Amino acid sequence: MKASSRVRNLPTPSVQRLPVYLRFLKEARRRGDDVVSCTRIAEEFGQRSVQVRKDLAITGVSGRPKVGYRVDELIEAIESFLGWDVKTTAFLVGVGNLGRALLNYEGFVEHGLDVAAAFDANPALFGQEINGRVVRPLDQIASTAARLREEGRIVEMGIVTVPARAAQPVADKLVGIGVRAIWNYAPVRLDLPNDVVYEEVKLSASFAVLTNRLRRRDADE
Amino acid sequence: MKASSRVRNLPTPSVQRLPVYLRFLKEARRRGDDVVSCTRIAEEFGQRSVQVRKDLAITGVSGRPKVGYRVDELIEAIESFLGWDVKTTAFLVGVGNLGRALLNYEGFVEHGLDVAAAFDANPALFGQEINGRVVRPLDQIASTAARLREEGRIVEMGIVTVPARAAQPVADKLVGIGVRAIWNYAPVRLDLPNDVVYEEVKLSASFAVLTNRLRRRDADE
DNA sequence: TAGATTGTTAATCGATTAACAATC
DNA sequence: TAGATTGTTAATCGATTAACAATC
Repeated sequence: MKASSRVRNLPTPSVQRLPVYLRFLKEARRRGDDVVSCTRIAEEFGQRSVQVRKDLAITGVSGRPKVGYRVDELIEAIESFLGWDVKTTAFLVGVGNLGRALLNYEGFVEHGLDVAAAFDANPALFGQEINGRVVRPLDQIASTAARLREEGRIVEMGIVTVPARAAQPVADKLVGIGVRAIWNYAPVRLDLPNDVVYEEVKLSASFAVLTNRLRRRDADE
Repeated sequence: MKASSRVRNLPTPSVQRLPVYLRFLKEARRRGDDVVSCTRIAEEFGQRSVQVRKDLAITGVSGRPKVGYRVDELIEAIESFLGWDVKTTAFLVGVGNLGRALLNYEGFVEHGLDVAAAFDANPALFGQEINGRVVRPLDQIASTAARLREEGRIVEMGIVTVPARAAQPVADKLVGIGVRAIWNYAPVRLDLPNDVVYEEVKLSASFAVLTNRLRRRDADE
């Protein structure tokens, strides 16, 4: 159990369920609840309580038998585990409808996400302001990052909301300014250095599951 | 092996990967390729060829040893398996930025999705046209569905892009007009009858995985 | 105390991968 | 034919669930 380089193997499904619990816990806090049991959480989401307990365990919190978990402690533990308690500065590239939707979504603030600037290739959009952010030309990515760096703000994440064709070159540019994470909404797999963490939002995967089930249900009748 | 009610247990991860292959296969067809091997597909996406073979097998196609799979046959098999070869008529509710993004996304046509109408609660949007669809008041869901039904168009799917609070009542309305599938973008789990298929797009799950990995990487250095 | 709840070990289930025979 | 590739069975891996002891 080395001090630093110990890479625990975290079950991805557990990490993915944490935001759901977090949302519920914040509601509970608003209602004034002090403690909550995993039985209660499980019930809310139609899961087994063991699963909730295992999921929560990865954050390091512990509850008290017979009592449950302290709501505020749990919220803090999940936020810290997910890195949502610290600000993450990001650039968003691609100000189409999807990019615009993300820029306008206020919920990300709760997750520590700070989209510092937005970029696009279309000159018609340059200078346009969206939710407080001015759209800049693509080729100002590096200079804007440099300017922010002088203010002590490091751009750690790139959000890619351009069409499939443009995604790889855009990602390369973002990697060029030193981002350490890419969140990709374009329907292509991006080739990135190993030390850049990568997540892809696969809308068509979700749609595929939905339509496949719908058609199989049809066939069953 | 009963004729109809045989519910095969399909691995969801396999279903989710099919759209990725489909996209690649369509590119291959555009290039004029006649056949493709799963070795080639696996290489493209950094997977094992066995996995690709297993994934393709669920669609029912078979390839030929030494040769590979016929590209057009494979495309047809995947599309049919996913139900993307038939038109699915849908209503979209919630014309915020996200709803707008989906209405403007042309790619869905390739998946057989036909968004027949869009609805919102905000009167300021009524009558506004988005990519050929007029925004209607929420309370016209039932009457619009009835009108379409007279034309022989059955609304089978509801796409929910309203804020979390509004999602459940909207879903209930959609279920009320007889949709058999709900595609939910709101960050809440919807309670639905068992015979309605349900898929949720969990952006925060994806974001959670990304930021958690980013922070753990930081900690490792 | 009795009962509810946590934390953990063992069993089960499902998906991925390895191994290999069949085949064009 | 030899080599590449498919299709399938068996082994492995990882996540979920069951079982139960510990505890407030």
